[in-house]
Amino acid sequence: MYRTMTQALLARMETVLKDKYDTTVANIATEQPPNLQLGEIASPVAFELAKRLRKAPRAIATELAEELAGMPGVAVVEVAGAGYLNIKLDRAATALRIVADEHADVGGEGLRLVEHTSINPNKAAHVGHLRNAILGDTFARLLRKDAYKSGYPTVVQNYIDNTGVQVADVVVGLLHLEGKTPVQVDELIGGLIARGERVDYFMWDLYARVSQWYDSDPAEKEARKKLRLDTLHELETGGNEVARVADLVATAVLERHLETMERLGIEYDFLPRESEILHLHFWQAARQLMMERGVLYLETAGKNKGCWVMRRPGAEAVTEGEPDEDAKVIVRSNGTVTYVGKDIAYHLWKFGLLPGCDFGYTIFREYATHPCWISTMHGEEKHPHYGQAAAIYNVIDSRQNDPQANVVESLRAMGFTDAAEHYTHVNYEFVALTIRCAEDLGYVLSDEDKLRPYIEVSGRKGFGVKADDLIDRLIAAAKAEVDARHPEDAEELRRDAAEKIAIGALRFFMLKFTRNTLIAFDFRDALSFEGETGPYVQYSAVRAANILRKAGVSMKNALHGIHGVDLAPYFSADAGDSLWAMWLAASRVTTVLEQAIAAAEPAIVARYAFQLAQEFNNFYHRNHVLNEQDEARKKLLLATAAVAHRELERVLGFLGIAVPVSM
RNA sequence: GAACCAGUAGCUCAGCCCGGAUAGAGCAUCUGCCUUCUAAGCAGAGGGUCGCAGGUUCGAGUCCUGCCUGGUUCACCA
Repeated sequence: MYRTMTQALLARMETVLKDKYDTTVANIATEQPPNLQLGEIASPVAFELAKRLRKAPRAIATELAEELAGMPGVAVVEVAGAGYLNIKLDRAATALRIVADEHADVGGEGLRLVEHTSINPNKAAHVGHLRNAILGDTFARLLRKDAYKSGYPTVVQNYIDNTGVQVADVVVGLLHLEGKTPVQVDELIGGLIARGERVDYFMWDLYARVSQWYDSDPAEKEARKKLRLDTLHELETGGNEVARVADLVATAVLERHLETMERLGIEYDFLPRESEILHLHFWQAARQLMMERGVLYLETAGKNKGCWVMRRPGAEAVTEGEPDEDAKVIVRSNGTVTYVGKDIAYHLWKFGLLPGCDFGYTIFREYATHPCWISTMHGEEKHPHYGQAAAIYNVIDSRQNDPQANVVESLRAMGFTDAAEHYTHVNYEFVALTIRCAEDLGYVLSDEDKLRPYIEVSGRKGFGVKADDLIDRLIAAAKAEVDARHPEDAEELRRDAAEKIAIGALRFFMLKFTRNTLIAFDFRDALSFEGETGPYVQYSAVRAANILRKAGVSMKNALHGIHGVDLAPYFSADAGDSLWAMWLAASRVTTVLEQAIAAAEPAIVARYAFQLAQEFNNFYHRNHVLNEQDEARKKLLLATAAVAHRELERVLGFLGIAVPVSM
């Protein structure tokens, strides 16, 4: 509703500026004044015009105010300060429109392809992966169609690097460090699954051990490195026993990752795997295209002699005939393709720019509402077509800024400027451990480590908080709290509440920081349920629901109860301001969504959810709804609780957080 | 050496894109409030040279330049 009103005002201002001053202002600024006495919407536009029109800002604002007064929904327009234009809304009329859930739509045409999670399938997921998946999943929720908005067609992918060196490492661990035969590996993994033990946890330890083992014996070091490389090559080639073992491991670990993410309400549409990108020859098609378009060229001199290379983004022009020493190698002198090369091929596919190439598709998992497909060589006859995206969003941490920039640059250089412009690297700073947290987990830190601001999570060292461990701890903490507060509730209900609270706490924790803030993880902060947390917001929604329940009024009746009531008196004076603040906050959902989508910044939504909850708690303490003696005012208070509940639940929904029945 | 990110209250962070009204929040500390729709809450207090120095501007936490500090990245590895 706030968005609708702002849009109407902007449109009117543009017309007035054109008619009256024969001028236009690009992006007329509007903002919310610092307090309600000053109105709901303000614009400093007169300041900008002052210089251009050689006129005092206050005089311009006064003239504009006259033109804007009388607009539907506007009560008064005032000029304040040196020339602020303050618009005060007709609160009673606006409240009725809020109750009717009038709001601007969000959405558009063109497939949005969001890729996130993308954990190497060789070990358990950890806190860093949780930040990635929660960011990506939340962003997809902001984009896609739901009951509130028409949204964008949205597909969620989770890229699986099943033929990379990390998988090779655990295969080396199984076959050489442990000395198992492929058959014994089959039995081992089968046994783990049958006993309900976690394959990903087993691999976590093994991966750390192999990493140590490579360097543990100087005499063997070279031989072991060679073993690692040979294993990797067998993996990439495929069709051999080593590759079969690798696939077994990668698939078992992938299953575990999907289960972990499903605990948090995170689901995927498609799992493209590197093995298919290799074996379906995406790279060959991409290479052809890159050569045709003159992006890829053979270096004939200098340190990269014999390699096929590409200019780096922003590289300085080199003298004709001189080798570009700064160029990015795409094909090595031995003829093998680098990671960036494969990534370029994959991204051409995403935009539907790789002629004749597509994956085979088969169903890997069935969620309650949709299947999750996985890439395969020869898939099922009937399958969806992903790729062909109008815009893509890659959720990858900031350490990958450079490789991502290379991929974008290659698209641009090939002339696919539209694709390059619709390629968004949703980058974020990684999650590390505070020194205290690392010590609590029993990791041995060097003196040098202790001087650092944080300890980086490291799969090689086995340093990190595993995702499932964290979720388990959160559920246990929430369960203890629920048990203490509601011993009368059924066990099943308490369990359900504890899970929702735990997930709310975790998702909110990962979302409240903006993307470029490095999170130094500490259990004390993550396990907090007070203050700026998910449970605080959930609690507010539960309280709002309780009011309606105890009043014996349905949501619908509470909302419509204010029709025919003269609301104006209740929205005036100090008490009215504080009540109105709740309504105004609740009306800003669309504005917030649009900001968050434009900036690819879910934290904006999380922060708004918290503000909304704070506003509700203010209302809750200042107004006792059930004891209200004035029947007309009571109707308004009930509607206030209903609006608060509707918007809190809605916004939490965007964040992937559910509201428990009680807490 | 270069590129990018960060530096705001004791701690953790918003605000910076697009300059504007008294720089906000949570945690921690202190003081109050549970016989009321749930205290996972509310009210209040203390706490700030917005890293430093210049510049632009009527106006700078926000824009520009330089510097300092911390972090990340920059292989024919993957």
